[in-house]
Amino acid sequence: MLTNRQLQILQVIVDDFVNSAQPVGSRQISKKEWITYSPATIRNEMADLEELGFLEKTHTSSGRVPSEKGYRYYVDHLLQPISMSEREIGLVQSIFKNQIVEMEQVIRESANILSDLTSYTTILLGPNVSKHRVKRFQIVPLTEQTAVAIIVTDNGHVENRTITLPQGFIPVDIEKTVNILNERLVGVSLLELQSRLELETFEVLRQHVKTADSIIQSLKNVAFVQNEGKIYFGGKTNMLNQPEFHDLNKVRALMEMMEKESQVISLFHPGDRGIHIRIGSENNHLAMDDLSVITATYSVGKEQEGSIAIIGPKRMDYQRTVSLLDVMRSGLSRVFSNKSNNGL
Amino acid sequence: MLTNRQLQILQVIVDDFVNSAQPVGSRQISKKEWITYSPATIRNEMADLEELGFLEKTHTSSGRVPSEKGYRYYVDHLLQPISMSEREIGLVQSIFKNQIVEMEQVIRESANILSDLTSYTTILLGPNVSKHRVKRFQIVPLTEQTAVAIIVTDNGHVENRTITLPQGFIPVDIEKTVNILNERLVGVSLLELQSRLELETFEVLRQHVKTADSIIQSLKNVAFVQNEGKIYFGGKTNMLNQPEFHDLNKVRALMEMMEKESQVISLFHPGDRGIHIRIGSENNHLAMDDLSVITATYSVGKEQEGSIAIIGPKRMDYQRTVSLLDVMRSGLSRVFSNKSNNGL
DNA sequence: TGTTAGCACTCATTCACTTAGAGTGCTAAT
DNA sequence: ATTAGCACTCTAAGTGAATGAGTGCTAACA
Repeated sequence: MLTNRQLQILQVIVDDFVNSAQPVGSRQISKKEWITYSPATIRNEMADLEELGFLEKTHTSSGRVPSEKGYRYYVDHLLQPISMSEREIGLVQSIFKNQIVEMEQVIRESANILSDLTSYTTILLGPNVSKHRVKRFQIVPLTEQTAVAIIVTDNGHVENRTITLPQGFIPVDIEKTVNILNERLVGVSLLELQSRLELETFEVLRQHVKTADSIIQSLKNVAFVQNEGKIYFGGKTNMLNQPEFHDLNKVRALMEMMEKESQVISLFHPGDRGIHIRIGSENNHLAMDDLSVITATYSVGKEQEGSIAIIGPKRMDYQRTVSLLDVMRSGLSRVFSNKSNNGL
Repeated sequence: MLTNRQLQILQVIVDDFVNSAQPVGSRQISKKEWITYSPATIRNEMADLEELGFLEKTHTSSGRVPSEKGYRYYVDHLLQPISMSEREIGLVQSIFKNQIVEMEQVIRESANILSDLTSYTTILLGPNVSKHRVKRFQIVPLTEQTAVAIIVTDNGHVENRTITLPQGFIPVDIEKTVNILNERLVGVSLLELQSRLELETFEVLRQHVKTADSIIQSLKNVAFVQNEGKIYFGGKTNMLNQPEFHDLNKVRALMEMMEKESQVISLFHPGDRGIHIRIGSENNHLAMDDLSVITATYSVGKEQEGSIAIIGPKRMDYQRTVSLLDVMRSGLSRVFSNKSNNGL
């Protein structure tokens, strides 16, 4: 519904504003060599674009700035995949070269590289732990009354918790308990673990171990692992360099948001696959009104997956960031899915 | 060497400035009911105090502000222990009431309560892991080539790492290895672990297990745990509410510092016992020039200890903060040292 | 009919200037 | 030894004019 010329002008305005963070005026646009119209013509088109809701003015006599609708149109219709420089691709892939791939380390480094390359803030969500499958239970007694319960998953993730042992719970009981757990529950995903414990295993435990009742509660606690993967940040302070963050209140709002796990998680949307862009208020979070979030998912093995988010100002370089995120996402998927046969 | 009157005036200035964050003038001082001198007299004294280096002016006709030397004198000579309100003591001790004391949880909560009560930023250092003693080794194979190596310590801490298994390393070998490790190294502190591994255990391993050589490197890695305890923050964004942090550059400097583990650690000084105050540049860190740090140590069991730091503006309420820190420090020590017999 | 030149108008920004107020240092009186 | 008095300094807040970037509209033009 937009004319070609309007598209062209919208694109120039977004591109320009992304670079300069300054409202874009008609004269400025007409100076671009590939723009053949006079400022007056452009002004007319801009007035129309504003009426249609794609542009905004900061005050009556300022240049134009893209509105959220403008950005949305831009990312939906005008975004072209660009090829990244050799250097950048090299940098991203350097993480994957290392032979011994400790998952946590790779993820941590990914977050840092992404934030370095974009100068935005990166959040990486490790694969959802609840889909890991139990590989081994272990209970290590510390004293008469306490022990550490450990669950090792097929991904090499180790979940552990200190538990209280019931009175008169002797080493033999521990051994029996561990055996029963390992016989019955290896291969079960952490998600199902709690119900499986409750439904079948506790009954068996009661039959074989005295004072089983009392240890049940403890085991339930261990099985209750948090649903989402661990959160890793990169470039938390990068945003302070963006001109839109000269306002201390915004800084505070953002920082406080990043401290709260649940709010960070809510930036990711469970159904999402592939790359998604959420602009400003589309994030449904007051602190994010001036920010955009680009999310992507990467896969770990067959069933599990993790997420990446890059948080930048609304006028972020969508094109470049999307490309970068795509390289990273496929890199991570490749590395974790190849290795996942090997248990990583 | 300071006269009584000078002491009195210095104290009023510090106390006033701590509250108001505004330079303190002579008139303001003379209005205090317990001050019997006229503004002019006070001006003379202030001029002397300035000459001696205890006070500063922000500009020629401003009131006075304590200099670093002034603060130092204040904390060294004028600090009186104050009694805290019932409510506050109650709040602090509420953390310790819970019967099942998961160390990590207690520490995390302590950091939050301290930062809530002070509205400064709190850093809690968990007990130095290197003094934990090995309770149990475990190796859980994931695939043909990989396994998870686990060390459980007497404190209930679990250290784990994914390792690569040498070709042809069969389950029996794992069992043998684990047995040897458990026979020889239980009770050894993590600090000594590496050298003990190297000096004795590897030799024994070589005798009993084929292809032991190749697994040695992996085990070394596991034994290399980071020296310092884990770091927990409370109220990271509290500092943004302090008027001295209206300057974005300071905010950035501080935030960046807190992101770097080594720099955070360097705020603590290994020799310190009890409570220490470091004012502004005494911290030897550019980002901390306008901040003061109060540190305290708490003990865990007989040998281990952790640290607490509270970071506030130089004009922080030293008196109150020190008292609070003291309550917290003794609370933590009590809770962790009683329970440490039980392995917590 | 689409495009453009011209022009009046708006608004943010900057700078110089003023004023009010808080505070000092010094001197002379108590 | 203390204090009242006063000239002086400096900041903060406000005012007003000049500047410049940018717009909207109208009328002329191709």
